[in-house]
Amino acid sequence: MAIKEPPMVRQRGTCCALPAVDAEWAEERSGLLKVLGDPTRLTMLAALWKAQQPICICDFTADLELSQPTISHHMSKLKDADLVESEKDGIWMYYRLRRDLAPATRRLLSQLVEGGS
Amino acid sequence: MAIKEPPMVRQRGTCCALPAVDAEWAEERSGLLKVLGDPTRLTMLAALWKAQQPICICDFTADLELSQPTISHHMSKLKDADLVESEKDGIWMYYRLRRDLAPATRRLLSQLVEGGS
DNA sequence: ACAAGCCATCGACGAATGTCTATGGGTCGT
DNA sequence: ACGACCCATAGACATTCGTCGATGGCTTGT
Repeated sequence: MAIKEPPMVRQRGTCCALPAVDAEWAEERSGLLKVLGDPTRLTMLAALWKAQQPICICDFTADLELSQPTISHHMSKLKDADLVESEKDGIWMYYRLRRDLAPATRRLLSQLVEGGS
Repeated sequence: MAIKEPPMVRQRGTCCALPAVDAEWAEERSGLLKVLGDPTRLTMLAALWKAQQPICICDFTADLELSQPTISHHMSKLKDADLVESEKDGIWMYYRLRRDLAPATRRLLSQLVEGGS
C-alpha cells in the first residue's frame, strides 16, 4: 500500500498518486445519484420502496404538489435510470421498483431509504 | 398495513394513500445525492474514502483533466455538504473525509464506494 | 357515440450547473 | 526581495434542469 504521506518532504511542482477510481464506475454511479438528487424523485422512489407494490401515477399527482406533466417527467427519469418498471391497467399507469435491480443498487437504496439521515 | 391493492375496484377520479415520506428527509438526502451526482465529485470523494488520509488539491488537479479552479469549485461543494474538512499545510491545501460523518451517511458512502455497481 | 378521466409528449422559460480565463492573496526557495 | 508555486474567488458563457400550460391519444362508463 503506502500511497502517500502528507507530512512528507513534499517538493513543489510535483504531485502524488491518488487512489485509483474507475472512471466508468464514477460515470455510471454518479448518473444514478444524479437521478436521485431531486426531492420529488427521491420521494417517489422512497414511496415505491416502502409500498413494495405498484403505485399509480395519479396518486403521485394527487399527493405531491406538482402538475401531472411534471410528475410524469420525473417518473420517466426514474425509468430511464432503470429503477422502475411500468404496467398499464385500463386508464391507469402503475409504476413499481424493478424486480431485477442490481444487488449493489438495491443495497444502496435500502441504506438510503431505511438508513435515516 | 394494507395500504392499497392494485387489482382493486378502483374508481375514476379518486386516489389512494401513498406511503408517507418525510419531506425534510427527502430534502436533506436529495441534497447530499445531488452533490455526489457528478462524476468528478464522486471520483474525488471515492479517492478520499479509499485514501483514508488527507489529499492535496494539487494532486486532484494533476490527476483529473480539469482546470484548477474547477477542481477547487467541486471541492467547495463537497465541503458545503459537510462531507470533507480541510487543513492548510504551507502552500498546500489538504482535504479529507470528515471524521464526524453521521453514521447513516458513512454507511451510505461505504455501500456506494465499496459496493460496486 | 360521446364525454370524462388518465397520461405522455411538446414547446417554452427562468434557474441552476459545470466549465473556463483572469485575477489576487498566501507561502515558500533562492 | 523577488519569483515561483498553490489556491480561492469572480465573472462569463453554454448547457442542463425543473416546471408549467397546451395538446392529443387511450380507455371506459354512460
